[in-house]
Amino acid sequence: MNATDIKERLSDKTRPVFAIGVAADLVGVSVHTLRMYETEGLIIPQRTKSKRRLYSQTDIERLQCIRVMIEDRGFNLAGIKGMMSMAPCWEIKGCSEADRASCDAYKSSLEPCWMVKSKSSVCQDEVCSECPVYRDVTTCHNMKSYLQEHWKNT
Amino acid sequence: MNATDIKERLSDKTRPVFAIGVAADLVGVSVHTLRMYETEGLIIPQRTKSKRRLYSQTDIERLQCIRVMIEDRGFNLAGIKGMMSMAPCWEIKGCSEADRASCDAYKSSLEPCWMVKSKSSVCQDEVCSECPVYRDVTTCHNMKSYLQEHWKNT
DNA sequence: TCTAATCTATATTTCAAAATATAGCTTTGC
DNA sequence: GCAAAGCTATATTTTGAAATATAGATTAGA
Repeated sequence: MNATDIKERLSDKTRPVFAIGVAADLVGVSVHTLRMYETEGLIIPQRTKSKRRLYSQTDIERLQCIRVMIEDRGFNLAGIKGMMSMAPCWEIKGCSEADRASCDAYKSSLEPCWMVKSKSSVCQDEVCSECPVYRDVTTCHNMKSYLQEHWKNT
Repeated sequence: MNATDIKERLSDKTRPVFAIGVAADLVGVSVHTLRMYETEGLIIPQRTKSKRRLYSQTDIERLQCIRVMIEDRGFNLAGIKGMMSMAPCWEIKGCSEADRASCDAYKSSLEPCWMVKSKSSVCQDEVCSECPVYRDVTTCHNMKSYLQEHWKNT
């Protein structure tokens, strides 16, 4: 691996590099809190072979966004989860009518799509943590501005 | 007023008829709780000349929806408010680019548009409690299904 | 090798949002 | 006329979500 490769790796914000302890420090919460956010479906850290969590730079940013929602705006975890469940996945993924009809994520608003088991073939084999629905639509200001941007283009 | 008129009035679900005590009984909460929801911006009851609150049938349904969010889904008031702030008012009202540029409700996602002071001329003299943004987009299942319905038609 | 960090799972504690209560005043309606 | 209900405003209490702690096992890395 040459110097250019290394530079590229370092600048890849989606590369999982932080152990949970480091991530907790960066975000300013306890490791338990990070595990709780994961249980609630707010964040999907990568895992090592031995099931240890690894967080990327974008994960850290997502977590900071979650903290803003909690500390500045007074949301609880259920509210953040509910907000995330509003992401217009069917539009982002371009689901057909048939796709929608066979997708629990489309039909229910109780969970973000990445927590839903029975999905259409569109997402069946997708790695949710790499999906734009999960990636691009967070909760700080992004969700509303996403709707605004998207509607401009329809 | 004839029998037909009376029938019509009784079937008008938007007519404010319930005093706060009655509304509280119907919804199963205290009068103070209803006042709190109003302070938080979740509900806009009509007022009599002497500033007493009056709730309509649709208000009661809105409040029941709020209770579902709290009891069944674990939201707090900030979360419900945040959810309501996601309503795509600019689309519902058909705001132009200029309208959007001059509207704090479009630019911020911290409050539902009906709580925002400085709005574009589109909403300037509107009675928010009669506006479809407030009326049609509640929080139970409506918000997501609204987005789904709306996108179908664009 | 061996300690520190991580894992899952569960139990306990904390603290602030939500509910309740109080006060002083006004309005409604019997 | 007057009791009941409503109003605003503030203070106090409650309660469950979120954080902390504990236990027992595994893994990473010096």
